[in-house]
Amino acid sequence: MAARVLAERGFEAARFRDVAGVAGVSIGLLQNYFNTRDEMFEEAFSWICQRLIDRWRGRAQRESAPWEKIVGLIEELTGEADLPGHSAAWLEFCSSATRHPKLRPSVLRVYENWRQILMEAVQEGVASGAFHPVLPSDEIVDAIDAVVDGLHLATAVRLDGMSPERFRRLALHVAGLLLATSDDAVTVA
Amino acid sequence: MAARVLAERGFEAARFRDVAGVAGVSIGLLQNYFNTRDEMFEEAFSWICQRLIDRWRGRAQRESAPWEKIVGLIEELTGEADLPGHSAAWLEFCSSATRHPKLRPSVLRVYENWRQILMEAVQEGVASGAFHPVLPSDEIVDAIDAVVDGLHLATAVRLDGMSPERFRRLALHVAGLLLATSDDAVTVA
Amino acid sequence: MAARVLAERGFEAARFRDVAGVAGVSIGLLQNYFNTRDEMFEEAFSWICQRLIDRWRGRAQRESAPWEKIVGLIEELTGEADLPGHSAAWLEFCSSATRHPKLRPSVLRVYENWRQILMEAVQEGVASGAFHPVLPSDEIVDAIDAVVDGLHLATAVRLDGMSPERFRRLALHVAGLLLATSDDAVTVA
Amino acid sequence: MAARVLAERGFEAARFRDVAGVAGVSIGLLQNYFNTRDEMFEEAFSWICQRLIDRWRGRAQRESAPWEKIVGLIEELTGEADLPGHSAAWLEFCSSATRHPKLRPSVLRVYENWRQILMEAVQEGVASGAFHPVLPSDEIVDAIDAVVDGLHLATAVRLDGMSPERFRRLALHVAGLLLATSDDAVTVA
DNA sequence: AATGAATGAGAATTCATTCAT
DNA sequence: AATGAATGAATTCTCATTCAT
Repeated sequence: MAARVLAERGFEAARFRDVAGVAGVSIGLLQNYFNTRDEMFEEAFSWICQRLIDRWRGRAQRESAPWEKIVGLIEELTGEADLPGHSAAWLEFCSSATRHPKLRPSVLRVYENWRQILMEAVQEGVASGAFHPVLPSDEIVDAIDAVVDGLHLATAVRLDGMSPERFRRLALHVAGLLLATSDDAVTVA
Repeated sequence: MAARVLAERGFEAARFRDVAGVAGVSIGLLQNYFNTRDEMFEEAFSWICQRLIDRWRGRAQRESAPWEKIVGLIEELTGEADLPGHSAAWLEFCSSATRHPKLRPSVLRVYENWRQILMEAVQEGVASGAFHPVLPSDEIVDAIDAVVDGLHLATAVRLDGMSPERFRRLALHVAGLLLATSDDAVTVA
Repeated sequence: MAARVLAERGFEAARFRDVAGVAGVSIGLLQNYFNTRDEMFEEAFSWICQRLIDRWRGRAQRESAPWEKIVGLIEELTGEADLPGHSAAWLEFCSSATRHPKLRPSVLRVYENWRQILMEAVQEGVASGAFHPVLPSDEIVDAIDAVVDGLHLATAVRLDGMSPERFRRLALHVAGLLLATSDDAVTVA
Repeated sequence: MAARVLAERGFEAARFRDVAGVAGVSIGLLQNYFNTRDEMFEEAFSWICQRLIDRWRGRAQRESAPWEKIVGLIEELTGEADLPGHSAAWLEFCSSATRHPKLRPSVLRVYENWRQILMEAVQEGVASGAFHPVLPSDEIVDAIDAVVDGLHLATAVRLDGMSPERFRRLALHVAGLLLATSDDAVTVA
């Protein structure tokens, strides 16, 4: 699968040959489907991004209460089997999108959706009185988003002491502070 | 300068030719200094990382009070002339370090130093009674670190609405929450 | 053919370009078959060596009497259309094998087979009473082998006066002395 | 010393850098003495060849009787500390001379001198009645020469069982047969 | 639909060589 | 006399891409 190779080798280094090897088909065949190398990896890129979105959407729908939605999303992230690999792939994606205009829309779409899901939870919580944030909702979302991405980064480079468990705890702690949830909620998290 | 090309094109895509072009010398000359392409970019990588460290160290020393130290560091970051470019480069570095074992030590060294500087400020503030954090210091540091890295990431992909100003405000707000500084301090920030 | 270039230019100096030129194909094509330059010439090397072996085996089988077998082999060698070129190639092969461990097995295989063919003839002749050597058979074989190789060397450097005819006469004379064949046989040779 | 590098790496593969490294000087210095790479190794080549000649001349003069002269020469050869290396170098020299016209005169001069020394011994022996060869002297010389070169070749490729001792024995045996020396002489050898 | 032969562009790398000091 | 900076030519090698089957 092109997606797998993309995540493992990065956009620049991924080659037709790798995908052909992994998929057990000839290079020529890949070129019948996707005309050029770039097209192929751009599609794979886009496909992966869409899958991420779908996963979060699904998870968010399964939770009802606002804070549980947030907890659920974080757990969805940190529950990933190979978290360091996943983090590295996300990192690589953002990095590639920086340099390849074609890839940027996909990454932005991921961001957009992720923040929208978060935004819904935040606004719901504020409306229900569960959250009492100081900042406006969009900044809350940005801040939660930032801390999650930053923890991904720390995980990707395998920073000493970083673990899925610590990832989860820190992300939820910061989210709790930003949203000023009741102490209980934070402690439970 | 190899460093400039490295930051602009990324580790995988950076070529001898680029550096030779920018520096106005022949490719052969570069190969007299650095034996191989990889060696060259590894050195450039390491050099850039060290410069980052030196800059922060310098800035931290110029501030005396703990909270001012933190504010100073954030301003040092966000005051960067080309912040998106800088953020993208840091992103690219972490991403590269993920796949190239040779690069990892340099990135880890940056992390280590950055966190040590932050840690000193935090511990100082706790000792002086300026900060009243809930979490242990190392987790505070990790969390501040994460939010800063995450904002770098958002800046790198040029997320809609992100700006150096917003970067600064959000980073300081989260730091303030984590450290439970007096409301004044947070507001001032 | 890679083999031709190899014989003409020597292992060190033979280049992809040469082979591509002679074969009338692109360099890239050669690199599809043989992954690296070295691999290509190692294969060509091995192929040539095997061909030598096959030729001698074939010739030896066509002769029945021991002395005729030896004469036949020498004639097979000296009958070569371009003897100096052939000698130079063999010289180059041995020389290359000295420095490139990968090539050594091929050369040793040639030696082994050549000596085995010779050995059979010698032992047959001893058994039938045609030969009365002073030395043990393996030394006889070594000595005949040496004189043949030495004449190859003289031929390769185009020593003044050396010719296929002289090669043949001297080789057979020494072989006759070593095997103490009847004077007739030697004279006939 | 250029000569050492030449013997070790061969004419094609020998580089300025190697010599500079061994001699502990800069590449530039070598180029002040010898203008070009080829010139340098051609000179080294020639120098080595001359040294070989001088050595044999010296040895031949120290022996008086014809057969002892021949024995002395063979022992001079086989007494070489690193015989395989020496043989490989000689092989390489002949091989190089085959392809590089500039080198050929040096090699031919070695041959010429070696054969002349041998020729003197043979003619002396014939005159004194010590030798009774069947072949004319020049063929005797050629044949002895060939067997010695052939044994060099076998030594260079490190043929199984080949040793300086065996080299010496076989060379002297064949020489004895060709010259039809008294049995005593041969046995003594 | 699928394969593999064949090509050519782009990059790294190795070296001899030139030149200023 | 000696060095090292700097260059350019020649080569290998990696890939995407094209094409015939």
